Order: sequence, then structure tokens, then C-alpha cells
Amino acid sequence: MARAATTTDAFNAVAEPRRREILDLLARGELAVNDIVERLCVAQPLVSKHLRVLREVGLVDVRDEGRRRLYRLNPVPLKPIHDWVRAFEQLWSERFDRMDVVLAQLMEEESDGFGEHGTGHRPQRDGDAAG
Amino acid sequence: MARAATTTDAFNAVAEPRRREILDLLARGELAVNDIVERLCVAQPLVSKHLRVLREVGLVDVRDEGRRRLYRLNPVPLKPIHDWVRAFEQLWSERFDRMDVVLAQLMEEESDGFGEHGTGHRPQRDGDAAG
DNA sequence: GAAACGTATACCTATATGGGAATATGTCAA
DNA sequence: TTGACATATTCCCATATAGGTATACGTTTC
Repeated sequence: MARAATTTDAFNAVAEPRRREILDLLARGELAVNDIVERLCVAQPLVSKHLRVLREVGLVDVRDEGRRRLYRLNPVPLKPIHDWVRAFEQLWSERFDRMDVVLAQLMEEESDGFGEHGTGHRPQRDGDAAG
Repeated sequence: MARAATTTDAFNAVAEPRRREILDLLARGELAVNDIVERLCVAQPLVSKHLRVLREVGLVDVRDEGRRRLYRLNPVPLKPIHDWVRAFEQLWSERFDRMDVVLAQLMEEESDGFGEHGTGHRPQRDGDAAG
């Protein structure tokens, strides 16, 4: 068997960095194909093909406006990715916490005392929008 | 050009559902190859190949123990995925909020008044571990 | 040493990808 | 109608994938 089709699910569709860039652009608002072409500096047929994949997995919706086609983001199919990966979030923050402990020990061995230390990698809880 | 290699980054490595299953298993603790083979009911060479991909993107570490090889999860390469997809979280919750508004209007049109309503799809903020 | 076990690799196949070039389809303007 | 514009599709290619089968490698046990 070959690799699963890119249109199988959002996991596969989003594995392509160019498609993630397209979604990043659309997070700001509706765009026509040519807008995306100009901003990404990618050939137009390629953009159309990527948009087709995104449409087949439901990540974008289309709307006709004259001779242009306006694409809009539909973020809902990203939720399974978020749910899956979020389950691992605590694991890597624990890992960084252990790193903090090791760093603290190293610093105490080398000198007498310091103020702050840390990796700054603990999970952020503030929700800033896409863009 | 063909599709990017599965070993390019975590996005590509994780697009394969079998590899996500392996990571789910390893989230509980270290496992030997045969343990994974038995729990997933997949041919051993296939498991080894998936583990190789996961190792090349840094998602697992290996440790030799006699004639067995114990694999352990390293969740850190998942962080870029989490960071990217989290930026869209607010967008789909807004979408569900608008759905709530529509539902509320429909209910008010059909009857006089109700108590609670909602989709229950707002993002959860409690951090439960993988498993 | 030989045999059994645990794992990794090599080889094969069918599949479908991302990109490029050319072209088809559809819409507006003169 | 003719042409310009906006987008989608088709054909081509090189690539590498997931899975299967067979086998090589390394370790333990006899």
C-alpha cells in the first residue's frame, strides 16, 4: 500500500507546509485564489490543487463572486489534531520541568545562588487567535 | 517533486494513524518492539519501520536491554504541531458560539423560554495527560 | 558450537504525491 | 463576438511511501 491520501483527513492534509501557510492566510479572512498566489509566490495551478485538497477534507469553504472564487477557513476539522496532540502537552511540560530541576542543580553547584531560572517552555494558557 | 518524506518533521510522521497509535501506547511507558506488535496486531517488520520513522524525527528514544530494544516517547517534537493548531482553537470555538446563538434564536422562536442551551464545544482548559 | 529468540534491514509492488507546463472552463468587458 | 481575466483540470515526471516476504544481525540459552 502507498501512503494514505492527503485527502484522507486533516492530519494528512496539514502535513504539507504550503497548505498550512494557506490556512494561516485564510485565518485572517476570505481570500481569492490570486491573492494566495501573490502572497505565497506559488504557481496558480499549484495553489488551486492545494485548495482542492483542503476543500476535500473540509478545511476550507468556497464562494463564487463573479469570476473569482473566494475561499474561507473552516477550522473545525483541525479539532481532532488539537485533541490528539493536547494529550501529550503535559508530558513535554513535565520534561521541561525536570530540565529546570537539573539546571537549578547545576547552577547551585557552580555558584552560590541565583535569582530566576527556567526554560520558559511551560505550556501557555492564554488564547491568542490565529494570524 | 513527490510528497515530503515522513521523516521530514513531526507533522509528516504523525500523519500515519499507526504511528499515532504507537505514540499513544508509548505515552504510558517504555515498551519493547514485540509489546507493540502484540498490542497493535501488526507485522513486526512494519512496527520496526514505523519506529524508525519516529526515531528519525526524534519522537522516540531507544535503549538496549539484552536482546530487546525498549522504546520511549519523547513528546517534545509534538510541540510545533500543538503550537500551530492551537492558534486556530479560538476560531472554531467562536464558530460554535455563533451556533449557540443560532440555536438560542431557534428555540426562542419555537417556544417561550428555556433554561440552558449550548453545544458544549468550547475549548477545554483542564490538562489531562495522555492515555 | 548450535538453536531459539528479538529486532532490523533488503527487496518488491501498487499507489499517489508535489510540481511544471499546457490547456480547458467560466466570467466579465469592449 | 472577441478578447482579457480568474480559476480548474489534465498530462507528465521523479519520488517515496505502507505493506508483505524473506533474511540478516545480535543476544541469550543450551
